[in-house]
Amino acid sequence: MDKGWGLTLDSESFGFFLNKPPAAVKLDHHQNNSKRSNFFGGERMFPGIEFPVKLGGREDQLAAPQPSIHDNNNRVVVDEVDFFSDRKNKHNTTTTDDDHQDMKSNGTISVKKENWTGLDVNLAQLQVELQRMNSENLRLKEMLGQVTNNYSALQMHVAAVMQQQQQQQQNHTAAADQSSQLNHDQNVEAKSDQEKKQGLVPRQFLNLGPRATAETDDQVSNSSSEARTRSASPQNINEAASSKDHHLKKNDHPIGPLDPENSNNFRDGKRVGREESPESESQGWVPNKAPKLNSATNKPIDQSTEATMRKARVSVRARSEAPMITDGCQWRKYGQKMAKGNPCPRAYYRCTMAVGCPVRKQVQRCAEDRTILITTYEGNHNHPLPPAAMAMASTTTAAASMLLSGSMSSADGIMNPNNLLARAILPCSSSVATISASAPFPTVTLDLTTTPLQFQRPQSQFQVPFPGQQPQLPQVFGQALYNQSKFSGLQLSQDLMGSNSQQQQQHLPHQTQSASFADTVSAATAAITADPTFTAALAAAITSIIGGGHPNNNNNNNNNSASTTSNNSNGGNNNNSNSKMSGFPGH
DNA sequence: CGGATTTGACCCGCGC
DNA sequence: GCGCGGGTCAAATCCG
Repeated sequence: MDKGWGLTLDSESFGFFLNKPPAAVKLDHHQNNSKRSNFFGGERMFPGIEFPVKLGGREDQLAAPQPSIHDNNNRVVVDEVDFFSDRKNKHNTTTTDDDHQDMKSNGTISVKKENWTGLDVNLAQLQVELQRMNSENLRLKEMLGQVTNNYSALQMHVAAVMQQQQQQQQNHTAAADQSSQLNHDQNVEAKSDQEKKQGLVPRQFLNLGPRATAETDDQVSNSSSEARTRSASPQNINEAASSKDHHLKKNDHPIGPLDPENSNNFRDGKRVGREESPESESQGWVPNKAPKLNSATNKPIDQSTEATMRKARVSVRARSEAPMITDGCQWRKYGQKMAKGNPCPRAYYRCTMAVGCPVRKQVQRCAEDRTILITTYEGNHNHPLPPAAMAMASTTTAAASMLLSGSMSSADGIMNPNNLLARAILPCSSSVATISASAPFPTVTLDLTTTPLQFQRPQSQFQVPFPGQQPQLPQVFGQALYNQSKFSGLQLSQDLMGSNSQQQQQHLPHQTQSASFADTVSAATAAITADPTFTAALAAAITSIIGGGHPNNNNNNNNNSASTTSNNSNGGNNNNSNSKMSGFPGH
């Protein structure tokens, strides 16, 4: 497990979760059985929650007429049961509640008197207990991460619904304004266009695929002009899906087998891979060097769209001691370079959660403050993501989508709160969203450090402090995001809210709702996961969620506790010692 | 031994 | 045209 989470739950933290002080466990020391359950009796342990614990003694020892010891709140006081059963057996005495404390305090002594060798056993048991506690600690860490995402998801779900309604109202209003400007001669045709647009407006958000983007290409022109010239990839989506990165034969790695027809893309017998688009989705990675590819089949619209999507980036700045922030995805490092102006090397990763996933990211420490980790995401996943991975993943999708939605066509568009990705960020975060218009690639920067204004390079960027407690979220979706949401969004809801959520999901306006939800969750979680101050809120979340009776423990895919490969991006030596594809701890 | 990482080389776009 | 810098490749190496 890496340290990516930044939210650590060390042994001291147990007190937070425990109803009882750990010391109570020691009361069963006299039992030299090996069957003792762990500290939490295999059940989740959270404040105010009762569990069918099997702490302490063996069941056979407790078998006899169970004293069914309960405290005043009807909770089973297991350790006491243990102790007294033992004592009962030995002394055949009955006790009263008033005696309990006294007996507990004397229990150890009495055992010592009876059996000195038991001390050794006791010591060993304590060690075993300690080990168990450690393992439980790890488990709780995983749960913590899981709950983090679930909490944010739930929180965002509400906001997403609100935003959905608002967006629909805006769409209707805009449509009405446009229709009023049409003259009567064009009225009929205009109306059809209008209907088209009304249909398209949401489509911009619902589907970032070539079609939707093609229809809005004129809006995108500003932001994608460069992209159009540089990477006029002729590939259409289907071709892109079939074309593969041939060079990866060895590892089977994200990119599938080579398309023989693209073999002519070799330059000097190599270098084909980068010119082939591995993506199977409409918005995946389109290599920079695409222009050389067969140009006959594709429309320029798709080219610009692809290029734009490809170039859209989301940069996340977060303080982290960990070599890489945890985003729930599996990453494989494919390169490292020294970047100009930064003594810390920049590491390049690509997503390996699915074959051909075009998503890549760069990790680099900030030159000015090396505690700040800068992670730049690019591309959109072409596969379902677990909730844990949705944070960054769909944030990048949102960024790319925002560009395609036309919001990048002007500074106004960028600053327009209605289009701003910034709105996706949770109010609880100290984040600042920055959109760089002059960078080679349109980049949205989310600053999750505690000092919002300390960042940014000397670019002409627009800083947008998040307005506070407005739970509004961007309406930017992609097909990939939709795919994600179909998977993880629903899963989240189910996990979080049980059957109710399932019902709700069924009634949602499919894509819009789920995409909104997913996007919402993503951006929010992106902010949350890097915000150390979220711990307190998370504690409350754990209490509320778990206490609500829906412990979400059965979805291993949600577990993002150690989901990233590590990257010693500031070390120069790059001994990625602790990584090894830990995205989904397959336990 | 298979998969991940390392790292030097290569390619490309861009600015001069 | 050349050099620079970013990005990627892929053989070598490491590691479990």
